[in-house]
Amino acid sequence: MAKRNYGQFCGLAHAADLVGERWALLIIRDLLVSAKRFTDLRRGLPRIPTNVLSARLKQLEADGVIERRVLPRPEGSVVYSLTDYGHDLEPIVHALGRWGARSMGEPKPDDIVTPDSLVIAMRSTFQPDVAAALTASWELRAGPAVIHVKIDEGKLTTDVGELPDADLTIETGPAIKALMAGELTAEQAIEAGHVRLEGNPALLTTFAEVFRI
Amino acid sequence: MAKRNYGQFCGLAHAADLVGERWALLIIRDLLVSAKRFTDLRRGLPRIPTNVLSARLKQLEADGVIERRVLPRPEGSVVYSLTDYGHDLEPIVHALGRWGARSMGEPKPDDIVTPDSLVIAMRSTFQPDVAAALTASWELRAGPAVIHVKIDEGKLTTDVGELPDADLTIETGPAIKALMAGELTAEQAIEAGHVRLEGNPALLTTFAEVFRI
DNA sequence: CTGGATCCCTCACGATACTG
DNA sequence: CAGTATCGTGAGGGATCCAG
Repeated sequence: MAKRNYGQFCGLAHAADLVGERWALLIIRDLLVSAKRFTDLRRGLPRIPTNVLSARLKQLEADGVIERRVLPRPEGSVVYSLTDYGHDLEPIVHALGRWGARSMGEPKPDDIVTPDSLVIAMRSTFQPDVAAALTASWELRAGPAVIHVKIDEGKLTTDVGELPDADLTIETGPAIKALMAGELTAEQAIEAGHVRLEGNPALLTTFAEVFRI
Repeated sequence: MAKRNYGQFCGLAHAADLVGERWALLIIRDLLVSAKRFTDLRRGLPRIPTNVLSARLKQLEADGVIERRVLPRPEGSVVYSLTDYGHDLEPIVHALGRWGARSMGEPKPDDIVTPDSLVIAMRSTFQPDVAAALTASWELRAGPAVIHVKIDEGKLTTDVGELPDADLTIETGPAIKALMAGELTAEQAIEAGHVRLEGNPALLTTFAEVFRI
């Protein structure tokens, strides 16, 4: 049984054949942050059925977008990662994320925030020109999702997990989006209790300037 | 009944909620070329069921990506066009199209080529720096799809339809992709009979340089 | 415990017919 | 022309189970 496809000899149609199916782009989003095992992907995409995840991974691998590697002993575990071709989707994922964020209102009651999505949000909103020559680090906590962001002389690195010696730790909720969109100033966010800070509070303004929707 | 969504407070997930469903991106592709009526969209997407087209148009309108306008008399007909927000997808559609084109092999027997997809292919592969200060025009015929391309002092305009006074008319098939990808030189394409020209044949090489996968 | 496979159910999609 | 109506099919969703 051949895969369903759009039947058009067109780059966009072919791209949609490859990564246009449900969940595919979110799998790629998480793999852009780091290579992952099957179970890690499940954790980052709690609502994906395992059979769908399994099917997507198979198809994406067959299409040359991701790779499946079995680690050497003693782990013996399976790791999925992007191929070079798949990794070339990064600017597209970033641009789509920025585009979508512009019309994203308040989170619905059972919306979740995953660490990987936060990392991508940081990477895609980073303003290199604003951050030129800047050096600073933040830890960002949104509910259970904890990530960190470092800028070293204008160069960005960001990943999931804590950063105990961060210059500023920001504990926040959805308001972080309003802050990054400029709908809220740092002062307003602090006053309204939308953020809890630990460290150098002046760096909250810097943060809002460097990461911009 | 609420729309199915990914349940993640994430720009990419939200974008996928808006334009990630089947056919949505192809509808947007065609609307990027020009505003269209329901029947025009059907013509450009022959395999889309009308109820799906109808559902997509409704949802995209509700989400602020497209607009539905009823033309004043005597037409009284309905026209769909992109909103400003929807139009902002253009660079993303172009980038995805280029990405997909890289892994697009030979067309399958019943693959079709539509005029709109060709126009988008031209726009997304246009190399402004190569074309700087250039002035030339082409008519491109791929089966029933006929489009034209004009470059006026480096500025590109392209649309569906003929261009009787084009500097060069190119009648071709899938080989146009190989030509644009550099897998085939203009001479080889001519020699192998992949293209039929009418006009200034030297402009075929120019074409292959200016439109590059 | 990881990495899936399997089952069942539902609903979105696909094909076609039909209407204002 | 611009859709709606109907109906069959298959992909997606959810739970459970199994092998290494």
